[in-house]
Amino acid sequence: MTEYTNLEKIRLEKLQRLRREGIEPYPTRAQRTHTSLEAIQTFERSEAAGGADPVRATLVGRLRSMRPMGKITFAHIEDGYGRVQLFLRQNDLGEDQLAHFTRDYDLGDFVQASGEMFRTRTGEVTLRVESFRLLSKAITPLPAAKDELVDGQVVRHAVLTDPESRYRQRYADLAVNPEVRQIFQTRAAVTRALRDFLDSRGFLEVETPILQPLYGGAAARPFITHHNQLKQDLYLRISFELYLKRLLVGNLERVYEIGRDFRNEGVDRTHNPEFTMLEFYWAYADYEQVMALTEEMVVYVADRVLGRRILTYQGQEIDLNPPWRRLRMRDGLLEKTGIDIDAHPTAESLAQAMRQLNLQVDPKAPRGKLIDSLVGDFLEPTLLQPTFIYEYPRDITPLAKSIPGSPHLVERFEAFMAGFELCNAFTELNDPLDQEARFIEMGRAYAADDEERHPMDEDYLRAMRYGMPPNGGFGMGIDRLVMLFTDSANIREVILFPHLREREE
RNA sequence: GGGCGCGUAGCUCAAUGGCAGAGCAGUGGCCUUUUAAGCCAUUGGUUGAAGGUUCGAGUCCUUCCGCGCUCACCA
Repeated sequence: MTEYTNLEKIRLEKLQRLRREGIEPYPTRAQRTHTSLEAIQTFERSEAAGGADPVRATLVGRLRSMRPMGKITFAHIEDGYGRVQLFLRQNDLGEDQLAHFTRDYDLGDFVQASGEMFRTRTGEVTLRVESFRLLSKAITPLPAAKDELVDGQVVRHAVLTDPESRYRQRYADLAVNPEVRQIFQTRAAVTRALRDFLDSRGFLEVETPILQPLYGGAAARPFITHHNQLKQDLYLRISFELYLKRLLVGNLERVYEIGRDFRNEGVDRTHNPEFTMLEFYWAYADYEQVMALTEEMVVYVADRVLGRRILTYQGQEIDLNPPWRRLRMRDGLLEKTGIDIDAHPTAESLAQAMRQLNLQVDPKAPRGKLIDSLVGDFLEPTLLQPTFIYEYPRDITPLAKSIPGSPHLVERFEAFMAGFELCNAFTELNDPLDQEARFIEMGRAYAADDEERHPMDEDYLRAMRYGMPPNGGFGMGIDRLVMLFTDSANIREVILFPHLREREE
């Protein structure tokens, strides 16, 4: 049983009264001739042309302000394109209708109003209302706010700022905070630009299974679910990689997918349990070509979405203009830690060098994991400007191709900026025998019950045995790119309904 | 999971251990060109939950719930 607040009870009483008076508070249909923006622009054009033709309009939107002043009332309605002012006058509407509006309508209600556009004395383009009707009654009031003049400065009192309320009731957040709506418009523009970029370069957008009998393509714990009829456990994918590369075997030369990945890991300001990934695979290319395409793609998106290549992220300027800095992992670590990883070919030797720097070292960690932790601790946080770190240890990268002549290194890069990882790419391993050996290697490096180990994917190996063209592959977290483009400190700001712990009501 | 912090009216926030308050919103008035107007009056609370200390708890203690930051974890 719904518990109503006092404010809601008052609105419910209004709603009941309207019904008794024969006014349907939730009518089935609405009419509209212009959006708020179109009405204002149409009027301004007419005005510029001499104003001979009156602009008549029927507008819809949510009632966001109301200023009753005796026999006239000003109000603003807001639709998806902005706000427009309504002017209601007793002379035009009659006493009863005006009283009906000011008494029975509440902030938050959706209304429809018809009349003629004009400009008020203070210069605002406004609809002079001749008739209006209710489109949808709001029972729960939206958070209220007010601009106040203090010492000549407009102080905007916060509307809805509590992060928990904003995320749990994103609808209210969106309704009252236009900058939140803007984030998701930017987000859509980013994915649109990415698709345009890849489409124009001959990449085919595909969709591969989210429910997978085996997970793979990344090192992460999966979510497990179950198919009842098949009596089979299934995993929510942690990456698209192994399916997309199967498509290269099928002679689809350039493929990409934008979709959701699921990882059963910790949640923090750059990690959500489900997040949006872009992966592409490009036959006959290597990771250096992918690197060049990455710069080109990110700059293309910035040009399209923001119209500029220098971003401000959390007070830091980030210059996306290519070429981005290229830093061999070995050189970067040598500079930041003084440790030359090439001088430590074994985990034991590297661990000892790390202990000399007073670092905590997991005694069971393989060499690649130790290197990865050095990168995470010493390199990643310092990389504010876009930087490609390249040449990764082979043992943490089981799907990448070795560098010719350097059996312990693979052709892999990650791009970092603003102190976090943006994307990850490599020249993909296409040698089925090497791939099988890598799976076995990984199986040894991780305990059998470690869900992060890469399971042996026999079907993937079979696909590869049919012959996979040499190719370069790429993966990027879209949420993080959107964070950069919207100057958002937390991934939850760019996900409409981020995961929060369930709360008993 | 550890550490630190927060949770008070619909929203944003106050309140030395001593009468739970303000602004906005709401409600009732006045007001025919306002700018989330102005003026007058006024309603609204299980202070996240449960226990404890105390003459007295929003405040101190314990446990629990939720959120934030952070560390750990994590491609």
